[in-house]
Amino acid sequence: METRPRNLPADERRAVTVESVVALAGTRNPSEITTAAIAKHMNLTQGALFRHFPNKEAIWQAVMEWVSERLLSRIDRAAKGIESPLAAMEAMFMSHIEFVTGHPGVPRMMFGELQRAESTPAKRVVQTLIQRYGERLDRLLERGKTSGELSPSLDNEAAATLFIGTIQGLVMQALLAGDVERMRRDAPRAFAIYRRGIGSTR
Amino acid sequence: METRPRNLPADERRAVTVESVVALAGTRNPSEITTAAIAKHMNLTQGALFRHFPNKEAIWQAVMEWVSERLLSRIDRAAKGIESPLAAMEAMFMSHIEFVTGHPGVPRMMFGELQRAESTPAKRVVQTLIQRYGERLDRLLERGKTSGELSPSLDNEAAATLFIGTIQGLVMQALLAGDVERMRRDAPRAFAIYRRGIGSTR
DNA sequence: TAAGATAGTAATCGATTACTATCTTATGCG
DNA sequence: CGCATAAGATAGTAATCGATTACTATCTTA
Repeated sequence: METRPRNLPADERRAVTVESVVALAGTRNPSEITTAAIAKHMNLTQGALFRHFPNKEAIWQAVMEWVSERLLSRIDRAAKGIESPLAAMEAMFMSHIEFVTGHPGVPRMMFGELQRAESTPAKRVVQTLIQRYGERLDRLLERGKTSGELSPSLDNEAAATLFIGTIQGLVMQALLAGDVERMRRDAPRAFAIYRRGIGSTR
Repeated sequence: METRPRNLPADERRAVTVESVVALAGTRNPSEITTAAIAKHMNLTQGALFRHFPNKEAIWQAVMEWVSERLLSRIDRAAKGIESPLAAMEAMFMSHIEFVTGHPGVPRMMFGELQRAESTPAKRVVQTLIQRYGERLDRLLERGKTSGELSPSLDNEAAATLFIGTIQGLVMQALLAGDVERMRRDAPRAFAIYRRGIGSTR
């Protein structure tokens, strides 16, 4: 919550807007986040938002771009320098969970965006994010096969789907229980089963 | 889509309403399903809906109860009479996917309901559904341990989360691609990895 | 320090929402 | 057949939504 309502440069104001939306999504249904609510959270009038964004859809697009950049750079940083592909995947998994724990509104927004029927700009951003995520997983899975850590007959596409699905499942259970911290506890346990499912028979 | 706008008994009209909502959720975002859209789909005026439901929330509750009954009875039927716990779980998995394929609006509605912050009646129905689902899985997992099909050190809670999460992941990928049929193709491949993750080492 | 550019305010717009009051018609039962 | 009543149509309501407007405050810079 901002306090002083001073004038900000346009790009800073846009950044504050995005952060406000992310924060609001943590406590309420994204479809219920109105421009008035965003403005109030920023100590700004509702109309002023449209000085920086042409319409509400553009706000959502900016938010999803923010999420994409932060999430991808975070999992890249987590996997960086780790020799073992399986260990790298585990590091990605955990850092993803950490990211979501720190920003509980993010999965809410992504689920909300993905279930739109129309192809909005924001939805396309999310689609690109998941595609890039999948590419990173595919590379790791391939490396794991050649290194012998993973089962050589592994179905990469299914394994990538399951990786992301596992995270989604954890998030859903957390949303159900209204307890984000639960994810931190359950994540290693869920990944252990996943790891067993894709690993080579020892 | 109904054609003749004849008068229906109240309970039949309620049933038609529920089916209309399920159908509409297959093509649009649940939060965008207005009472006007529901009425139009039924060839009815908007106000007439409130002869049969006290408010919109009651419609959602009725829809989620419909989903709960149909889904639970379907997975129960699928698992019935199957001796092997693992095979029973696979049958549950596939019948769940079949259910979702036949009613693509269902996961959309459930995601939409679960991410609400407030505890609406409809959300509580979904919570009960997932709880019952989890109990069924837990029983099967226990049976699998004693029968030797499953790893005796298996983490039941994590395994149940992963089971549901796997389905959610498949649904999400399908929503992304806008292709529900894809689930049928990917489901056996995803379950194969899951099965390997929970099965006993042979 | 004058002047243009940028950022924000307050009021209001038309459209849409869930919901309701009143009138009309269909249906089933004695 | 007659008629009570359940079901639906019509025509509203108040509230809220995103977006736009005319105007003002603040910042930057020549």
